[in-house]
Amino acid sequence: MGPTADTKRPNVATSTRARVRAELTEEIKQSARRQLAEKGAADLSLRAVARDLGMVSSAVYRYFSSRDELLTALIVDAYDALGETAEAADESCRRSDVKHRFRTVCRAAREWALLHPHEYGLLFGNPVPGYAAPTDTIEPAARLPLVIIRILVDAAEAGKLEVDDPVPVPAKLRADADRLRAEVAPDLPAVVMMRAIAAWPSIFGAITFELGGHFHNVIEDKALLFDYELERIAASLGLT
Amino acid sequence: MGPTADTKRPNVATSTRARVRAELTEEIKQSARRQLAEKGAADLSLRAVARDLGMVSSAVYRYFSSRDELLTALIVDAYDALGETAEAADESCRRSDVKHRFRTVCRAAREWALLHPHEYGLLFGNPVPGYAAPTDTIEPAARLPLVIIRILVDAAEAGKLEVDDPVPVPAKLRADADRLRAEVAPDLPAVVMMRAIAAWPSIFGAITFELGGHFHNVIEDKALLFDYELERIAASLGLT
DNA sequence: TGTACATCAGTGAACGCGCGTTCACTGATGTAC
DNA sequence: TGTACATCAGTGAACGCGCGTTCACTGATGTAC
Repeated sequence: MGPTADTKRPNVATSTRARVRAELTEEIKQSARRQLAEKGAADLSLRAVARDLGMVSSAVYRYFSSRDELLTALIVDAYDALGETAEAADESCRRSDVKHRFRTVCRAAREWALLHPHEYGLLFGNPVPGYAAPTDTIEPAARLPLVIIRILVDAAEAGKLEVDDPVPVPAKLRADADRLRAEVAPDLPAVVMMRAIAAWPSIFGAITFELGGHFHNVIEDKALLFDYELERIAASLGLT
Repeated sequence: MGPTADTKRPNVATSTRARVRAELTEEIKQSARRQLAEKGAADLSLRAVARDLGMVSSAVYRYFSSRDELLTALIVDAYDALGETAEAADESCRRSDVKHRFRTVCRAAREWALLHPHEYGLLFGNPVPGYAAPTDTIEPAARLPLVIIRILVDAAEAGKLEVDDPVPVPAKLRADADRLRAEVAPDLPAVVMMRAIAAWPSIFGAITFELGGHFHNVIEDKALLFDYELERIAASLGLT
């Protein structure tokens, strides 16, 4: 497909195999995701995945050296999918309309969770017994929070962020918030960073509660409740 | 132990067996709880419980007719334990100090969760695959929320509740809130009921996030963060 | 372009394991007269 | 108080199942000369 094809021939050859490998790796993860959707993380089984793909169970070990490795890949993918959803939602908004961006991003996160409840559960539900998350998950896990922080940064720059706050921040907490701020959003006022950290679990609590059915027979229109909660959270963040 | 002993003799006899039965039922649940603490709900096994108690696995079926029935019993117990903890915490406070009561109750809930993470996960984490919660859980599940609502009622009566609120409540939500209010706290202003419903997931989100380790390497002093979140939630509830 | 060798993908059988649940049974504990 | 019967608790073996992981192997695909 170009003048460099000649020198790439060995690579092309390698990547034929590599491409097939990548495709099958993807198929395995897809099948695992399907299984996840039906039975939950604890019941995810390599043998069932292999069966689903018409291969022998030991063949899966060419692609993932253990069940935990497959689980980790699913977690990373799920964080990435959620992060990408949030990023896309944010990019669909007018940059200056910060409150709308906040709403849109959070709603997108909720919708992703409703579409993929077991993947969401993998990320934010109970830790899977016997499974310890490796450090590879840190970066993809940060994508969604970073979107929200970017919104707050833009809001702060545009003067659309209430900075006064009656709730005092203990020095020890402020130090942690500052450390995070330095890495991620040095321009954000410290109080706002702290508020964001505090609001974070609220957003997920709202989603988790809905998925867990805790408002079953209490609130009929869950989407409406979520929006209401969002308004309150936005207010607590000082977004105007 | 009294003049009625005579007429009760048959009951006493019955209840000898019944008492032994109750004790063993309790031992089974305790062992199951121990197992829960080590391996999580999905790995809870009747056989392991039986082994732990030195009985044969089929014997457990005299006490619980299936694994799900045992799980349900554990869930009910966990809700009750959490509810009782919250009630006790509330009762330890001066009734008029509503904000302190709110703090104390929420902290007690957090502490219970830290002491019994897997039982907490049973209640507020991922739904256990293949398990459907029966209606027996509704009443015990309501204990903790009722404590908080009682605090709000007392606060409203004492004029310690900010009632103004810039966030509008959609009519459809208000209707749901009113229905719940009628059952549970007819004296509470509708807006406050609505706020309480919205704050509810925030409280559990804060606990769940901590248990899930999501602030690992971000916030050092989790208890301090929790308190800070509580202050914000109290403020959003209008508790002064 | 053609051959010799190395790498990789997938097979099939096996290992040892634990699970929930059922069933026919033996004894022990309680009940009725 | 003493006996005959019914209820209950716990046993032990068995059912059929699925799991993760290992291993020696056959072919196919790629690499180097």
